[in-house]
Amino acid sequence: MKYKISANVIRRLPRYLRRMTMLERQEVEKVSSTELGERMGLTASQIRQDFNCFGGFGQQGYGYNVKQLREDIGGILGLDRTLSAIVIGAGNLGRALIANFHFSSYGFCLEAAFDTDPALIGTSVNGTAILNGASLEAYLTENHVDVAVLTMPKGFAAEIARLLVRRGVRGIWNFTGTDIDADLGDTVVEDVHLSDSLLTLGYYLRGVS
Amino acid sequence: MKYKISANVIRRLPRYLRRMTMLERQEVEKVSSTELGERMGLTASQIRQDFNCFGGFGQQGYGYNVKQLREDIGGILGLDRTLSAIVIGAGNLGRALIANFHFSSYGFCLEAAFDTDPALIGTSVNGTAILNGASLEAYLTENHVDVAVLTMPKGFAAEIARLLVRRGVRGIWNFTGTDIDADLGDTVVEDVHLSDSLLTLGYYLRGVS
DNA sequence: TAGATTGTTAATCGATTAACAATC
DNA sequence: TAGATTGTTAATCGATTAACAATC
Repeated sequence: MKYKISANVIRRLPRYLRRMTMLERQEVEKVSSTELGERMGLTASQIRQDFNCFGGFGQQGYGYNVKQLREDIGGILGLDRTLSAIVIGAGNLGRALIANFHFSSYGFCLEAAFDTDPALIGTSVNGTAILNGASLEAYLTENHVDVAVLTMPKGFAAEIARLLVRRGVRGIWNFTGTDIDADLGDTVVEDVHLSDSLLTLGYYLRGVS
Repeated sequence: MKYKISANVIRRLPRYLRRMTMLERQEVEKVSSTELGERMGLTASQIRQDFNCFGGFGQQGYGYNVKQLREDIGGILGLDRTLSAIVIGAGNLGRALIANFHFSSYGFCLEAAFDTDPALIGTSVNGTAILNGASLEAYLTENHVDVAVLTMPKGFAAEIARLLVRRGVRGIWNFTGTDIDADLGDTVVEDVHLSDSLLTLGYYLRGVS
């Protein structure tokens, strides 16, 4: 990794990984940049350029070995170095993630969830305990947490974010739909703006109609 | 709208809309491209270029009127032309969207949800009825549906997508995490790949550590 | 009018695509 | 070896940034 990789390339890596996993499941052994490009709607050139940001994984005259490529891309994304995660807010969305999202497939270990609803505290979802939200700060002082998943109501986002940053949480996966304005130091925030996604869909639909 | 607007610009529109809504709530009356750029991490030039794709909403020497600009951007996104939507799959994720996502704020009317779980069929969430999944096709022949939200297990994605396309559903908001390979005609698919988002976050976190 | 800030054209920068020599 | 396909350099294209005249 000679220099800074552009965000465009980084955001394509998970797509490549997904496609490789799919091809592997179909027991495809090798793939050329041309084939891959056709399947993914990219040019062969772009694919080769992307991979060469990281040193090139192919073999001239042959193409790319699917299994090898999946492992290489997984390595770049760091799937082998597990990060710890907690979910804050165990409402429908939080529970949907806990129950259905395969954190472990993406290099994360989901350690606990937090909520303030007495009916939820003490229960567990899919093996993940729901702890009392009031104990969050204490938990963070005793346990190392890399990433917090924010699935509680947006009104608490700023306050919780400050707490997380103060306690050394380095990543925030933000589902609240608000931008977090708090001073984040070098904590990284990844926003999931569902409304942006739906509005974009709506734009294209209305444009056609 | 003289020519085709680039996807980059379109994807920034919802962000502008959000920022305008926020400023309006703060009772800010006008904003210049410079101020807006600072708040949003964009250059003033880019903002003016973006808006001028649609004809320019500002006033020289003054800036942009917040309320007016929000309305104009909402107009471009077509918030005034309501589209009908259904949710397919009323598990945690589906119910999270039904209960917490403000479809109406984004120009959508959520008409119904579908599931195959007998314990859910006949119940309703937040005023939205959960209907029998088996009746989906019949429903689609009798009701005009613009957008289907896919929140059921990914195994059904391809089959349901074909049904939707066949019955004239023009937009699919896909939460299943699989790419839909079916022949989609001119049905528009917007994928919400949560794993891509988390993998990207992980990449940046691991790079720093 | 003078000051501010847009709308818009021109310049720059970066990302994508094309081309081809290297090599399996 | 001949064919295929990569890695990599060069060309193109598009998006962002800078500059400034128009104008409120």
